[in-house]
Amino acid sequence: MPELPEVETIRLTLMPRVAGQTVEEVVVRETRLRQKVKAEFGVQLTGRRFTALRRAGKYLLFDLDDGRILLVHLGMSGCLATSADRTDRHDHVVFRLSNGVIVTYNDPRRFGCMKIIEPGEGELSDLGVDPLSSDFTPEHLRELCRRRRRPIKTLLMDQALVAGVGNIYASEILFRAGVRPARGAHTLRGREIAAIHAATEEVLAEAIRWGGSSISDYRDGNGNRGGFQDRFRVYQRGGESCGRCGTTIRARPLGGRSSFYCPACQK
DNA sequence: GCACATGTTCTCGG
DNA sequence: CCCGAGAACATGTG
Repeated sequence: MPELPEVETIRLTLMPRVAGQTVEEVVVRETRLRQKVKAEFGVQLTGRRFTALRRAGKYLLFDLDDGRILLVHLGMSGCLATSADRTDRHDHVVFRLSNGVIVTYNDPRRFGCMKIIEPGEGELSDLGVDPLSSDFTPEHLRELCRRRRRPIKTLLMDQALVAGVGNIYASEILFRAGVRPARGAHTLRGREIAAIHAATEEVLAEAIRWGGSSISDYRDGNGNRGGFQDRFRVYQRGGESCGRCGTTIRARPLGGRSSFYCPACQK
């Protein structure tokens, strides 16, 4: 479910209910996530206060009052939400906070992970530029494209280069920019890179305004669906006609993932 | 049964 | 070193 807009939407909807709250109880019902949840996980968190909720790429960062960070990655099917009363078999971790709010981590495929890190430690230092940050400039993107022969779509999805873009938004961004997914990054002209840069900011911002994309079971921090899935221009629309020019949208695999583009609108 | 799924990480090989 | 292909992870949907 989660690319940058979904993670950001969860952050925005969860923030008012968790910021400043103390963790009163943690129940770990399933430790077998992508990385095993450590036995002392609950003990380390209990009694700690969440001072802030931030995002880096596709990671959620709960800042703790002892300086450490609760790091959450939602993998492919993870949800983090204030929960209803009923429990699901895929509710793996449950937090009870000092304001009475219950936050549940649910993840059927268990590709996500949840761990406590020291500041500056671990996977966060391997992340590329966050496309919502001021460091993401056309010049930065041009530098990333220099001498890289790989397709621009896989470059955009490489978390070590640009942190937060996944398979849905890479296709949507490149449609808006008018660039084919398979174009070699080093072949892009300055105006094309500028268009991709602008489209990245625009598509991600618009998707956040719509509350993310719910193509199967993504929900925000309050359990509500997103709305951007109804505004896809190419993603999952292979065989349909392009809304801009009428040409049939193509679907073809790239880097092991399905990609979608309009052969007329995108060069 | 088969294909496919919003992600990451590994191996193997060119 | 760069990069692609393919597999693996676990579960669900069509």
